[in-house]
Amino acid sequence: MKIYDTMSRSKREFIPLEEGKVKIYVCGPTVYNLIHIGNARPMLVFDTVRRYFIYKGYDVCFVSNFTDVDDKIIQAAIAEGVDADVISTRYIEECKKDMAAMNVLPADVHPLATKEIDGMIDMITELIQKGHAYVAKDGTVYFRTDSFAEYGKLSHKNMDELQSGLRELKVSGEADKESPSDFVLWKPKKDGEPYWDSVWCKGRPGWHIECSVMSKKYLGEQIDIHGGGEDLVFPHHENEIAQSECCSGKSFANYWMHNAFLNIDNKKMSKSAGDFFTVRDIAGKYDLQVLRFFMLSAHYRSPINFSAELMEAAKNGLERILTGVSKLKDGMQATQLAALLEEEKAYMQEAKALHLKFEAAMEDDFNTADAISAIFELVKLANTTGGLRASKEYMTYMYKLLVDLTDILGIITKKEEEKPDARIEALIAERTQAKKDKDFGKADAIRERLKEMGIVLEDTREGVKWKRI
RNA sequence: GGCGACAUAGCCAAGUGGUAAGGCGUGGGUCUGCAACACCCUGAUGCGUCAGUUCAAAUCUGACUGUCGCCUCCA
Repeated sequence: MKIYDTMSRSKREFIPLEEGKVKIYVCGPTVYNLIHIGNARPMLVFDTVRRYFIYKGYDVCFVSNFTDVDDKIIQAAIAEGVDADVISTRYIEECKKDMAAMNVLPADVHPLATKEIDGMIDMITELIQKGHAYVAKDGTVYFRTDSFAEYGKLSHKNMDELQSGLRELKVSGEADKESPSDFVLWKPKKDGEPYWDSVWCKGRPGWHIECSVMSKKYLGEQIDIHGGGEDLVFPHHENEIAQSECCSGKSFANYWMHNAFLNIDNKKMSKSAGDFFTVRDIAGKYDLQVLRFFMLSAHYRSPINFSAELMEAAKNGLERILTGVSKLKDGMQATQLAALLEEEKAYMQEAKALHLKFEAAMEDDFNTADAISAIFELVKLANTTGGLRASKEYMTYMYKLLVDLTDILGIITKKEEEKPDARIEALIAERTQAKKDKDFGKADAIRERLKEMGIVLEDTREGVKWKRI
């Protein structure tokens, strides 16, 4: 399996730290509002990465935090006149609902920054002791970037150039910093803000320290994969490396994975531009499986553009897969042929080749777009070779294969059994009778009526089928 | 200014040296009372432009054009 590593800027063969195990840490959202569709991309990407590792038989430990103390949360709390934890608790719950609706597996651990303050104080203390951090007059603790010779190795930044670029910041504030690139580990509280006691001052942690601490606590000093959006490369992940490696003296993460952005009108989504969608907005119009399928239809390192047209295309494409799997399921239950037919052996070979294509795509830095193409080809194969004249063994094989592969992508194809609805069944029976009587006007009227109820009918050889839209 | 990414049919999108996957959409057809589903057919003599390397380039090299991102909170 090859993974593109931001640090080395190349695809590298994946070798776990410990045989058969994978430790993954993904930076989670700051919970000051409902998550937006941009937040959803890393969630879906890394959930799929995780699912593939599980499929491969790895013992995966997946940790993703919620940042629940932050300026934006405090602002939202002030605006609503409530405590910050009211805001963060609320949006963590909402975020979990969205994740569940996108079929994102809950992390093995979802640590909260506010519950890990002791660990942060310990790490900051250690950094100060080792000369990697210092306390300013007002009690702010800064990381001393000059003390870490490798600072900039992830983002490939030249520190001298960075210095000149940051000159303006130096003038505008934080005058106590030794160097403009030094960053905050601990800062004093302001009135009305949540705070914790420390030997430096009453205050709260900087943003970067939490991930170093939580990663260390739940996964150890060294992890296999650290992931997040590409905007986190600098400074967030660069700073995490500085903090963690200065403490442990060991390499922090072996592979740095970063997803590209989800854009609107080919530009980064921004509130000010007015083009801003929450996952909840999309859920009002589509099953979030569609959003998931849409996101995975492009490679995770490519920017992806969001639009209504593309969502429609994704919806239709996903529908084709779902319909195909559904036909297989019906077929394998209805067919009278048990044993595999001679020609089906060849079809199964084709299916196996497509299974290998799927795996090869995923092995190559999680090329989900290519993997999906293998699924479409499997659906086509099933549609052309399945049906009442195919054997139960063949269709069961195809069904299981498609369910397994789509499950790796987190796409649910096993449709839940609809509860029998007497009213709908009665209308369908009435329409069937009308059709028998050649009263097509009445039959169509009933079909139209059901459509208004959100029920779409399909006349098949095995009888009338219906589904909700 | 520094660093980086991308440019493939109407749209989306794989392919990174051997002669263009897949999907959506369009048009035609088969099936069907009609519709839907499904199936068949339909699509780039060409992969931003111009040079170069090579027996061979969408794929490598250079230049150019265009788009976007990071360098500040940001998924």
